[in-house]
Amino acid sequence: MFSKACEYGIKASIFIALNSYESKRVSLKAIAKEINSPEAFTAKILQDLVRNGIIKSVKGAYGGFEIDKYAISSIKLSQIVNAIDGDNIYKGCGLGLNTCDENHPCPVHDKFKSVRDELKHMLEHTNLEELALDIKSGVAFLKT
Amino acid sequence: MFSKACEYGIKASIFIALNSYESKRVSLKAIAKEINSPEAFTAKILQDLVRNGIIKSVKGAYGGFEIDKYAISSIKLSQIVNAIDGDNIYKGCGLGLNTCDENHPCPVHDKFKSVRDELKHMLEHTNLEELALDIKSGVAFLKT
DNA sequence: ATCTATTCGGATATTTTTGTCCTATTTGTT
DNA sequence: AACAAATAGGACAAAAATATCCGAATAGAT
Repeated sequence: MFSKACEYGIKASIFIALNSYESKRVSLKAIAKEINSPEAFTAKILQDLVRNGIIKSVKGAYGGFEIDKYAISSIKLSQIVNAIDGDNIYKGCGLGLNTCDENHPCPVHDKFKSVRDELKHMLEHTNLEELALDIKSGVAFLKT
Repeated sequence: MFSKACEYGIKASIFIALNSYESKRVSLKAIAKEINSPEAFTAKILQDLVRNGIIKSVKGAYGGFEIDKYAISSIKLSQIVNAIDGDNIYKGCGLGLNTCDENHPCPVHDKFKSVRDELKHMLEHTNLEELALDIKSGVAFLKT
């Protein structure tokens, strides 16, 4: 569904959010360990998220990654996915046609419509806070 | 959403079905042209579908690909997707966890559940015939 | 029998995604 | 000022997906 990069990006964002609630910055190393991802690759993805203004980074000693505590609940999953994978997942044609819309649909266009709309709606209405709270309360997990 | 291979596989199957209704075999060349796909790559995918018993091939002059006319309505999209991409799309975890289920869910498990279930349902309840008829009647298209 | 049109299948090439390595830069601490 | 702990970013490597090439096998037509 999502690229590996996107999976890592989402998980990393959740972990950063979790710590930002307690005003703790987290290092790349800690993130990679927590979400079970390759460190250097994760670094690239985090850079991407920083460039997109979704997370913030602080260089140097005692540096790391963080998210503005008061922004966490307004960051939508769709923003993260969009920053990393683009919008193809809920905009592109299911069969890869260049132009696929109501007027010139691919054979599965209508069938896919509801699935993609639901996905889009879910991504646009799920925020980082909800996800972080599920980790905090122990009902959801970031690895294994 | 799907791999390129899977997109080609679905489109090719539809085109073959369409012709099989008129008892016409179609060649690899004709298929690739019709669905706008690279010929040799498409050949590999068709071989895959043949091995999975979804389509049939006939070698030699006047050979080509076909689908048993009376099987077309019973071939589900899920069979094609499964043969090419496997079942990861509606079985695997949205965030790539090795184990992700009700007891040990990833943070987006519940949110994804309905999307994946709807996708699964759609794939398992959409058959080749419906799709082929939409092409035949001109309401849907295989390229551009 | 030979020719031709076709799929089959192995080897290879290209592109994209994923992953690694190393150096530069920044910033707090001593 | 020097050191240590971080992120930034460029170059490279490996793996996977996508794509190409070519000879072998098959089967109908002449």
